[in-house]
Amino acid sequence: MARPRSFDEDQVLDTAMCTFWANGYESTSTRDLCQALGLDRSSVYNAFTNKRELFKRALTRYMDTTTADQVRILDNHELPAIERIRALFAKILQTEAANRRDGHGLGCLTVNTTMELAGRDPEIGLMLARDTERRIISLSAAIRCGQRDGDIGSTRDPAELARFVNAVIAGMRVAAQGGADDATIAAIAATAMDALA
Amino acid sequence: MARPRSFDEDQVLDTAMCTFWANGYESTSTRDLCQALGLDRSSVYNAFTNKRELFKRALTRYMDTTTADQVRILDNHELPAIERIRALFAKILQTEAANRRDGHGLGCLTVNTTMELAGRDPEIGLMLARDTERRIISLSAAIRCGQRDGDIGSTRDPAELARFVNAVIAGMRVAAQGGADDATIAAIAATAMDALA
DNA sequence: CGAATTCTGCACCGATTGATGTAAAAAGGA
DNA sequence: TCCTTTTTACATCAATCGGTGCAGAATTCG
Repeated sequence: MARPRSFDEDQVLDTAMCTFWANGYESTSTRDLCQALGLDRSSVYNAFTNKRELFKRALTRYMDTTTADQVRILDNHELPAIERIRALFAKILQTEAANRRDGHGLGCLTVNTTMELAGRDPEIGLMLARDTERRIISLSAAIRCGQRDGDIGSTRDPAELARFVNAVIAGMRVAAQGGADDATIAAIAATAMDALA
Repeated sequence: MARPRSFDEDQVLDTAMCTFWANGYESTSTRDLCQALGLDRSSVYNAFTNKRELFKRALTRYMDTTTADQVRILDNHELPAIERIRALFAKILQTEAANRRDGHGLGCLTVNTTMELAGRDPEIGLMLARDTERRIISLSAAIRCGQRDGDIGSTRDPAELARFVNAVIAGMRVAAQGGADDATIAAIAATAMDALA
């Protein structure tokens, strides 16, 4: 009944996500974006309304995939809780190593966006807060599990420990963007595990 | 012999520092800056060459004052090393609490700049790396001290522990910008101390 | 009081920003 | 095949960006 789209929406969102991830929101122009996407601006505006809406879609996609990945690791009851958390750190290390460009990591889109926009854009701030909460819940559950089974010795409140692990992960992202190498970031994770045992 | 300046250079640098701190480098326009400074653009360009040079001066000023503060705490040999690190965390908490605006912290200019520019501006990346190294050295020394005196039980390499503490601090900044309250951030710091004892 | 020199205020520059309008192109339904 | 509908390509918009040029104001030195 009408002319069909020449692009796949999910594929466009993936590319947009990577572009925003690498360059940030403000310093990614819609022209840069369209060049990366191989699309005309009118097509993008027609499909995604405006830059901010497109970013929110890309951010949502990032959180849906990445956080789901992390939650899957944390909810795997076949492993002792402490091993699940170790696996979570390993996952962070692995993606951070894979995304390194000229000695600097890309960090994580949610952390990057928290720094750039959370204080200035309440709606995006809320999206990020919800995503953090989702990860905290999963982390807390795993930690409570580990405390019960004895493989996590710390008697601190599971939610506090979860916030700690989350903060360390953010710190690892910052270190990666500052140019820290794999071994350094791995050592940060290993040391953080000491606080749980 | 010539018309004198109508402003104090250090005072201007302080205001510029705060403006960049609150809004980031890219999204602080030279016009915003000049309004905050109460100066005309030509005066600023005349005194500081261009926006990037002004930012570098402001960043240097921030690092000189803030890092010096932290180093002073860490080098105070009248306290046991573990207490010095506790005092360092307390200092972070205090400034983070003081700088909160509508529920979001300002974080730290060096962390913010690392996220925004370190990967894209090698010279600024180097300035940040040097500042980090300076803090790591002071941290390492204090930690080595604590290991010798027995108040730090962890047998990990002091440099590794220093990087860990540094990463946790960065994580606390991120949490603050994400809207975490004082108690949450304090708990992160307290948990990090567990990894040292 | 001039002369020399620097700083300030204002206008202006080209480039780039996010966003829109318009007309042709591409498909399906009758 | 023609009509309807959506997408596409291209031009263009006002606003803002960092940066500059220039004339006048303000100061010290002679």
